[in-house]
Amino acid sequence: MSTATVSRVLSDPDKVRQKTHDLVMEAVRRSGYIPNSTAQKLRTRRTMNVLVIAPRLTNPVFAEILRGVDDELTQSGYGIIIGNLDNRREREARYVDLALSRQVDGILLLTGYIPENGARSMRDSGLPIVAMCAAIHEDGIPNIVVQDREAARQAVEYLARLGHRKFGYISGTLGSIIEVERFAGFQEGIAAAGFSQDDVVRWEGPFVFSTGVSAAEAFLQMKDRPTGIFAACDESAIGFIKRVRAERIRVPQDVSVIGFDGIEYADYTEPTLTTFRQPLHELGCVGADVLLKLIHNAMKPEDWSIRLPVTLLERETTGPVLHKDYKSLRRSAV
Amino acid sequence: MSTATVSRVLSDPDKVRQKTHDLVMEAVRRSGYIPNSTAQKLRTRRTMNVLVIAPRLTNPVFAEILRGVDDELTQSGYGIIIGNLDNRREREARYVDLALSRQVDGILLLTGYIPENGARSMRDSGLPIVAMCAAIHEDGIPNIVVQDREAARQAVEYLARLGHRKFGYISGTLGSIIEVERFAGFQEGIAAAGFSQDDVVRWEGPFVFSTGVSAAEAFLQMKDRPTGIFAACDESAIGFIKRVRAERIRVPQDVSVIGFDGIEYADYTEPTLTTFRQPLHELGCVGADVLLKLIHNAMKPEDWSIRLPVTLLERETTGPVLHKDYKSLRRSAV
DNA sequence: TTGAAAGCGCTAACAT
DNA sequence: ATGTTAGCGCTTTCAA
Repeated sequence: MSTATVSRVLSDPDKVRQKTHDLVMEAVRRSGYIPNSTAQKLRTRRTMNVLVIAPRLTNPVFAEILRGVDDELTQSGYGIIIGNLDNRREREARYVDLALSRQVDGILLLTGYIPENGARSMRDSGLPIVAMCAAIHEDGIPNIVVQDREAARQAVEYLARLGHRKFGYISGTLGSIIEVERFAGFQEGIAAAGFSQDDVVRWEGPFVFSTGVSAAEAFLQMKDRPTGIFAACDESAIGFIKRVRAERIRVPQDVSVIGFDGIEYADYTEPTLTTFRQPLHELGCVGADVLLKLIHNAMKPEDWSIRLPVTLLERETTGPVLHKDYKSLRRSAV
Repeated sequence: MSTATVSRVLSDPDKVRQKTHDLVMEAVRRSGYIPNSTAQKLRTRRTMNVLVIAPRLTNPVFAEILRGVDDELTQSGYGIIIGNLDNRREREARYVDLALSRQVDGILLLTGYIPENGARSMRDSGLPIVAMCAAIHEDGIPNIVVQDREAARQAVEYLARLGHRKFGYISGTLGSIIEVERFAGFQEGIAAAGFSQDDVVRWEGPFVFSTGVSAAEAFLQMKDRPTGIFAACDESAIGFIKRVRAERIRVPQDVSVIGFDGIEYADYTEPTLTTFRQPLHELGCVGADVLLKLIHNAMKPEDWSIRLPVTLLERETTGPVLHKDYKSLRRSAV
């Protein structure tokens, strides 16, 4: 019995006689033989691993996307090598090298940009790349994202319909494509509802709780405060609400807040957070699926870029404006 | 110039002449050569990868530990292959095979048990294993855990000192070693403070928000309710508080709650959660460090098992008991 | 249907 | 200090 026959039995059982097959399988079972995957990788030039680069792991948004990715990849026998940047760009270098040294068959990027190491970029690896969550506008890179812009626009519409006339925007990480999209949508909404830049306040900071806290502190200093706030992520919305309520500002009576993401916490805040739910698990599945197709050259052009819808969850942090001058007159939501 | 020389320049520069070194490096730079890591792995029999098995990724506790692991491993040039069980034990099999086929040099287990695939266990791989977060009592497996039992015991003491006389315990995942330890500590505390099983109520469920919600619903049905609650994790503490407050139960005036973990979100609840902060990042670093030592046979016996301390964060969900009969008489905390 | 043999790209022992 | 050579364990022609 040659090693070649064993190999055939294990990889393509139809190529051998039934009897040989049984003999080999019995021996395999008894000896507990498991092929050395490194040797397989070297020989076949496929690693059966995918690299996933995430800006941060402690953000539940990424964790949830990763679940989807994992479900899809595991099903196809692929493994995940996780590249956690932990919000530090200097960590990219290591993963660029990892791609360049062909330790993976494909790359999923949650970053919104292509990681680089000095002069070399992940693109130089020639490996298939799919951008998820945050778009990368380059040839040959499919984007699997949600309708950030549309949702942000819808947030303003929703607040305007509730009677709000002055708006606040709590940003995400500056320069991030997601932030850019959401702010653009917010501005479109402002314009569409007939408001101007005078009716808008913007507070900046990364996608974390404390950004909402700082925004709240700036908010509290204002004399003529906005009453409708859109936060580019749930965490900063939660930070904002927590901070203003500590100063006896009522939500939503004094200020309405809409978040973005639909993380699980957002359903356990007081009041529960009105927000847009992203289909995070699906995002992960679809992204992984597209990458696998790319790896197997089975990509249909119409699948290239996908924009998944988000859902507005109307909960307790938004409500009609109570005008100060006529406190008794509560405008009904149109 | 032979391939062997190039190999030496790249792996052990001191073994070649300075001039040769420079020549090779120049050529490497110009050609953009990067060694094929799979071939290196096959030849050296080291994969430079570590497998981390986590019960679930969306739990911020695991995400935080993973950060520590990542920091430590990255520094030593090791990569992480993530094995997310997503709370489904049938997913273990794949990772057992991965270990058996030697795709990694070592294994970090956050599970509290050794994953199995039918008759075969990860131990059969012969790879070094370190248990983190949840202990595994087997020869040759170092445990890096926190003082679960001591903390739970301390929680009861703390509540008793505040005047509480009837206690509630919200469990974690049944059968989990962490849950067992925390409940044991809780019971020790009850006994040490001179209380009996009649003074204790226990509600069961996994380590998730909704366990706290169900516990709250059972709590609300009771006539003689406990006033001091210890939850085996922050998420269920938060779920509990959210649910009882919806029924106008005041925290901490009517019921005090202590959590466990110290997740970031626990600082953004209303009121902010009293809880034990686990040194999660450190747990990850230490666990990874011990594993690396095991891999390099550099383990000193005294480092084998480590129990890190937790810190009680006294925040707003705990307070002195207000006895119903003498509502005006507020006992001071001793 | 099976076996023999080449070779994936690298490193390490040995030879020079 | 460098080159030659023999594998690491597998898969895949090619030949039988």
